[in-house]
Amino acid sequence: MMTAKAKIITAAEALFDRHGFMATGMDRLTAAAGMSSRTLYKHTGGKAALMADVLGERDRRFMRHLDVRSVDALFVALEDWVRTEGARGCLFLRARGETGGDLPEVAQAVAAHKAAFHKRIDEIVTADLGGHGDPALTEQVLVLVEGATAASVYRGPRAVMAARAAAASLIARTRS
Amino acid sequence: MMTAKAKIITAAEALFDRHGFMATGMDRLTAAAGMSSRTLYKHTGGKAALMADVLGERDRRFMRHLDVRSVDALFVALEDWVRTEGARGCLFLRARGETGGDLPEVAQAVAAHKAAFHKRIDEIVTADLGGHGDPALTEQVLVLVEGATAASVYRGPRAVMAARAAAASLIARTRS
DNA sequence: CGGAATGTAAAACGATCGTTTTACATTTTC
DNA sequence: GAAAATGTAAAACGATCGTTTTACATTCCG
Repeated sequence: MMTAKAKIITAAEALFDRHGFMATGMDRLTAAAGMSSRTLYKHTGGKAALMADVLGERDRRFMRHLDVRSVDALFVALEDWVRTEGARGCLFLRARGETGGDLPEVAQAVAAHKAAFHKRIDEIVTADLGGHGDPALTEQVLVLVEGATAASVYRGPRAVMAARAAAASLIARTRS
Repeated sequence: MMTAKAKIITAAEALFDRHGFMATGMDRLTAAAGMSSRTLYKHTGGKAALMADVLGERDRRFMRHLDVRSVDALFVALEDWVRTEGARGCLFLRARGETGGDLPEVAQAVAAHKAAFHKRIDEIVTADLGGHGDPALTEQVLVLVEGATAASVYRGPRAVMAARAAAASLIARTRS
């Protein structure tokens, strides 16, 4: 059984991701969620709050998917994500871009995710280096993950494979 | 002197970039361009066409800015772009994401830019390697440029600096 | 059994969307 | 100097936006 709010968020995430946040109207959401607008509003507190909720759920799913212990495994997980979820760019940066940061609830959800994302990559890099942190390398790996996500929109999975190989080179160079 | 269409495109690019394409209404555009909606429509053929025109002009400016002959110079130029133009992510991918690829004129402008962008990076990498092309390295540099553009939204210019250092490592490794 | 509670379907809200039109003023051109 | 062109200001277009309300059906619970 799926709670009403979960059904809304699942449908909204798919529509926001496929058609954009602003281009997706509430009527389309109610149709996809299979409920009246009255019920939808009883569970969501408006579109801006729903956008933030979608991003929160996306953060949970994405971070769980990237629960790995090596940089190489990170890019393997990312390639799997891109192949199964499709490559339409980072949903958080897209939300931020569509709203110009003018919706506080959205801006905060994006900031929270990106902070957690940076921290996660730092943990992975540190673990991969045997517990020895390297902020510069963390930044480079983060750039590669963002770049693979963005570039795979038009270059396909090969962008993730290229990022994986580049990261392996950078790691090997750091180790030696 | 600035032609009416140039004034429209300049104003539209700034507003689209700052607030998003869909969130920017035509009334805001007419106010920013300093003309009536009647005149604006006489010069533009509607919002979708204007979006495509903005992307076309953006492509000209961006590609001219990235007219360099080495990978290191590429990232120097990108850092300069981010510092002077601001970091709000790739406007082309944002346009594509906001419209879901459903506006043919926009989708085509994005595809044309990304094709030219990939070609340009390939030329730079090839020149940097002394005329010896390396598709895999081209893909890695492209991912680094996209990643620096995306990550600098929340990491700032340090993302571009990290990408620059990573690219230098990859180039050096290829050369040896 | 009876009344909250919760749902749906659908109309309606005012606001805003992209776009066109009306009415009028100004500039350019032959 | 009259006509054609081009501009502005502003109203109006139908459509759609996010949101609320009305009217009614169903289910849950004591």
